Amino acid sequence: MNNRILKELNESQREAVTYIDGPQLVVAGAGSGKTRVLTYKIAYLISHGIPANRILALTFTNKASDEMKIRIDNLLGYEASRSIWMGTFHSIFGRMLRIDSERIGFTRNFTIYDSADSLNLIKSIIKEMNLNDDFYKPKSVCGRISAAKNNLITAEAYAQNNDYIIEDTKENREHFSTIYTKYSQRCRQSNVMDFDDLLVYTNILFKVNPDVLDRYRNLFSYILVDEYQDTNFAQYLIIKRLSEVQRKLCVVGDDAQSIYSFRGAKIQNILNFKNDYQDYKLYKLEQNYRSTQTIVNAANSLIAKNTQQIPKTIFSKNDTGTKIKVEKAMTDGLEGIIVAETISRMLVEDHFIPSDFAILYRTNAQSRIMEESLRKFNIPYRVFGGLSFYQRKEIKDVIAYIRLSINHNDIEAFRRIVNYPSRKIGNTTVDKILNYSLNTNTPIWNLISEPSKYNLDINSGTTMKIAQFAALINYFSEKSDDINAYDFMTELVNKSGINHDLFSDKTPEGVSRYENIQELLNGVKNFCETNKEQETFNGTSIIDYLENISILTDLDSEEDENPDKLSMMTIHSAKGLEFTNVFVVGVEENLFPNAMSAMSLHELEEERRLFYVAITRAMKNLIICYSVNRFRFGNMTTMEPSRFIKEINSEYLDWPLQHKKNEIPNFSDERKKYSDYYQNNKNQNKPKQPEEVKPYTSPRQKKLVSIDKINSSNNLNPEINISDYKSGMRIKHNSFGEGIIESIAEAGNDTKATVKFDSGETKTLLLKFAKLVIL
DNA sequence: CTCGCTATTATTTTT
DNA sequence: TAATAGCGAG
Repeated sequence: MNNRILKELNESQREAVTYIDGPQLVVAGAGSGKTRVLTYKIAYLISHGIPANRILALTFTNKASDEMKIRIDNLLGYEASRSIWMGTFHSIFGRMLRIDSERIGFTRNFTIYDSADSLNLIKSIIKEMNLNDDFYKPKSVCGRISAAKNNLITAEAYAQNNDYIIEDTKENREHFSTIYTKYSQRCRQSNVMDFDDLLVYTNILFKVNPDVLDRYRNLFSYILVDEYQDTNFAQYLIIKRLSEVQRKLCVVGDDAQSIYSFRGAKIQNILNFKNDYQDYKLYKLEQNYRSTQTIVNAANSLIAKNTQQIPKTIFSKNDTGTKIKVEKAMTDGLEGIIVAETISRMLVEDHFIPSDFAILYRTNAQSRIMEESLRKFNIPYRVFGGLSFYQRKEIKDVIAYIRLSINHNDIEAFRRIVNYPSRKIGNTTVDKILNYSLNTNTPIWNLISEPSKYNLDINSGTTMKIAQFAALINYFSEKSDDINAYDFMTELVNKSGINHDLFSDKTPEGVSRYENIQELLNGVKNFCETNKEQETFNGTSIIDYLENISILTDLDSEEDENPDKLSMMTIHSAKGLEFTNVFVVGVEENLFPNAMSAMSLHELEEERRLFYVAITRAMKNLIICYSVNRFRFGNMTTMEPSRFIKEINSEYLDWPLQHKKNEIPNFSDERKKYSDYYQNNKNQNKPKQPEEVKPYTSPRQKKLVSIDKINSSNNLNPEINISDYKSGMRIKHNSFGEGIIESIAEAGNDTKATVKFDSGETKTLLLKFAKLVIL
């Protein structure tokens, strides 16, 4: 087996895989088969007698760890990856913390605050301290706390450090330390950790309890870390502690792809590896298998502008390939059209399929314009990131119920659901409870479970409602041990009234919320079924489920759906992925590099690395787009092409307009080419497509798919315009069947039609949502 | 307590 | 523009 495995590697990959005797740093250039090395190495370790459950493999994202699991299973056979300790830092250490939570003053059922919860808590602390929020912007306070935690500076340590105090006083935020302290205390009182705490408390756990540290040190015979360049100090120290005795550690990374310093990642961790492990072995993977020579060389010429680097020469032996195309658009809308049009053409002429394409952008907000134009061209797509499934209101509400049922003192969860669905318990009441709890140091659960015992100054009717709410939560929490997660959730959505509340909301938004809940339920069902079969450490209770999802940010729920879709995402989330054809859009000064980053060299270099990551995602064709005008904060802003484009050696670029310097914005070229669109954008008329471009229909999927049911503020009906509907028309509705339009209530985008359906029912429908087909 | 209106304000990346 | 905070009326 070894031979077969090793044959599939090139020489430097093989060397990296087979060295397993001591600390090892693998510098892996973009596209050089990094994941391959990691997975083959794990397979190699297992085939050399190291038990899977004594391997710790840490990744940065869930996507990466899922991907690795699949690849390992493919190499070694079904479910070989199951008992490996593989996952993100946060999920693995979250698991460890739960086992020994009592040792550091938490109970086993602590819950996890997501970033929104953290922010809310900070907001309320600032408010209650009566601080001027010009100096104390919740977001920056939050960021500063996070930065402190990433460097393992606890609130106590912060308060005792004179330098910080002096600095804060200078910066007019002398109360920061107090906020941080209060924040930490509140989390502790609520038996809650935030994301950063998972790393901080792991370190504390290990420091205060050497026996626990020893246990894991002995357990793990081999430790692997992916994306080492993105680890922060807290993560670095955990790894160091765990690997100190056995010294069997392999870290893999690429300093040129370090793009998370805003989150505390220290590029120095990879640069200084040699200091901690002087007997380390260095391996470099320099051959890029992914991209054409043009793309690799272009990327090299760009990254050469950065100063801090591990010297290496990335090369490709693939075809030279075509030059990188740089496209200029006059407006952001037209940029979208150019992209969609180019993709359409490539689909038809070059026989690509939608999943060969990716559109990458700097900020999530840019996705919308792209979506609009893709819809016009009928190109199926999927947006990654952005508002993830678990961040949707309705999902967070349900999860808050679970959290409060498991951890009665989870204040943010309490705040979220105490009055949802409406129980007539308003802000005034909630504030009274929370203040009382703060002033008297009484856990909130005591107050809400027996409100009449305390002097809360709340009228008797409301007091009763609070007690009822507590009884409901109590009911859930008693159930939580007895029944599995799916039964629990079913009971939860019904008894809490969530199901009823959403079901009675027949607006498209309400319907989609209801559907999301159903989807969540399906996910739970799935969870129970797989864990039942597997009998691993995961049980099927709701507590197990909550632990499983607390750290998830994305849900791949579309397995059964058409997988042949174009991908859209930020460059950050594209890291580690590859696509045949890549469009990088909005490559403009102030956007990319972002305005906030252009100030410091440090951040500018990080932006450049980010652009490097973007470029190196492409296998065959790379198209870079920028727009001369862009809609920002409600008005058109003039933009300039990013300096990064000019930093690419021009021999690799196909950039026809670059010579016309100081060019006065001249719409004539684009107008000729895209006159239809230009006019339509101005007049808000029905868009037409350029004649030469035929809308693409996927071979597998002929009908138009409604791609984004959720994002309902847009026109979901690209083919038909609202003004096309007239009374008397015969139409067909997806679920109500055929009928005749009786009347139209004109209201622009909100125009409604009253339809008499053949079933006898008469309904009034918002045309932008109803997707009525004219017969 | 709830709803809906107006005013304001802020725009980066994510476990 | 879009999201949210604050305010006033019921």
